[in-house]
Amino acid sequence: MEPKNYLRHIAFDSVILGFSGDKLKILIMKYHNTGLYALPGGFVKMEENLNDAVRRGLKERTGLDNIYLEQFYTFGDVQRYQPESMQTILLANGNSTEQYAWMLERFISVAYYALIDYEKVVPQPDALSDSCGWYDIDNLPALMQDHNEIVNKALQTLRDNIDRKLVGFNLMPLVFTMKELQKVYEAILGESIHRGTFQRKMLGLGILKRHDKQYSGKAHKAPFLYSFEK
Amino acid sequence: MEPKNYLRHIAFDSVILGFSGDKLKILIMKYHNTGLYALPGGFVKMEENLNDAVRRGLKERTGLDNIYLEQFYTFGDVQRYQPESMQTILLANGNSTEQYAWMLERFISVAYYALIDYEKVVPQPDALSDSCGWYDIDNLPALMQDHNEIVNKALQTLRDNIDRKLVGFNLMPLVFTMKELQKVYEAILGESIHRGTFQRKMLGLGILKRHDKQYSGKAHKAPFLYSFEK
DNA sequence: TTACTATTGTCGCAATATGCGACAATAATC
DNA sequence: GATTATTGTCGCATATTGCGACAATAGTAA
Repeated sequence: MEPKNYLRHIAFDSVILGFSGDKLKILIMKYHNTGLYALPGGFVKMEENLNDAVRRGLKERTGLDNIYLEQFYTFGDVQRYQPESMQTILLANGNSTEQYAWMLERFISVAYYALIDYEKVVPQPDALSDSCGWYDIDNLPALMQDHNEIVNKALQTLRDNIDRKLVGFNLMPLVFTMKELQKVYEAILGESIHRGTFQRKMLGLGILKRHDKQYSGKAHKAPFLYSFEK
Repeated sequence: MEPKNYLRHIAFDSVILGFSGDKLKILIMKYHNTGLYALPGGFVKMEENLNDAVRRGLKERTGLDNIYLEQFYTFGDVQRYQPESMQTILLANGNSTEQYAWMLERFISVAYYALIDYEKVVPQPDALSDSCGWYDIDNLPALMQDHNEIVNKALQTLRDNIDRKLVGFNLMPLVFTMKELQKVYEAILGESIHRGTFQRKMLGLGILKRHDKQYSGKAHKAPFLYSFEK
């Protein structure tokens, strides 16, 4: 975290979404001894591509690796600048605010979102944070700075893009039932979808491969399992 | 242009689109005595919102004021960093590279696009530039740094958003014929549209107000004039 | 075995949207 | 009054979408 290694005034924040049960979850970090909640974020090194910085920083802070990230907006209002919270974090971790004065300056933040398979991930908090966990998207704590606004904009962008980008691809396990896929779409869109219509549309896309049936032991017809083609 | 007044490492670039005849035009600046072409861009002041900086900077550099700007991507690759071209510009304008050393550092650039009424605008070049003029979108000169890539991404985003955002609103004069509106859509999408289908769709949106006919003096039926509601 | 339940795969129909050609209306000219 | 170019609109064929219905089926209960 040497000051000279990072570009001043530039940060990134990431909205990491996963799916569990019927709900969208989001990855939130909590800082040691501060009660402050925040999106996983970080800084850009002097000789590092912005997109690479996000991948690196996210791995350092959460242990997440090799995920699909989509840039969606850059937040640059002056009101973002709240050195108090950053100072609180630094002090709570025993860092002198002199050495890290650059972190107390105003930042413009490039925001990314990602969709990952909730089951496959055990996020690991880094040294600055005492937890790194999943929260219900509709039951978030108050987050630092403008992070709640960033989350809302990420969700809006995701909904707008759901038909154009292959949303489920990253969020789903290797194989899944049509009903599971539908629940993901419903969670993202925040509305229910007619079962027949959804099935017809998904099959019509030609991107699903049908496998054997999944016998759940329940007293009803067993659903097929699917995976994404290629 | 005092160094201390601006955030280091952060810039913006703008893709200003207008329409003339059958073609999309884009506003390009040419720097004095350098042969360098570039998008109108600028920097962000210490105590200034990013979006405000873009409006201010665009006015300073081109004379354009009060236009609809949409942020679409932030470019942060290391290869963007080409201090040679910036140095060329500074020297050609008689500035010492020492005083402006901060401008030779690496920049991350937040890009915006805008649609404006070509007829209503007479762009004015600023002190650094000897021209500020319209170029055909499909016949651009080679631009500085990654500015050609920025233009392409702006066009792609514009096409993706053409049905969701009220594209024509800013690009059209106060009143216009259906054929004129169609030409704008065709220029943006880069493909021709069936006349009847387009008319039906536009009228179906319920956002056009029909006025008197426009008599051109030509030997055929006169078209209605329209304006956008509200 | 047989009835029953919950869920799945699929279909049909209505409503809506889209691509494309055709036809009548019309402003100016010959 | 005929001709020409262009416009407003419509009809039809073809997708797309919302919604209900029906048969199939895996297990449970009688």
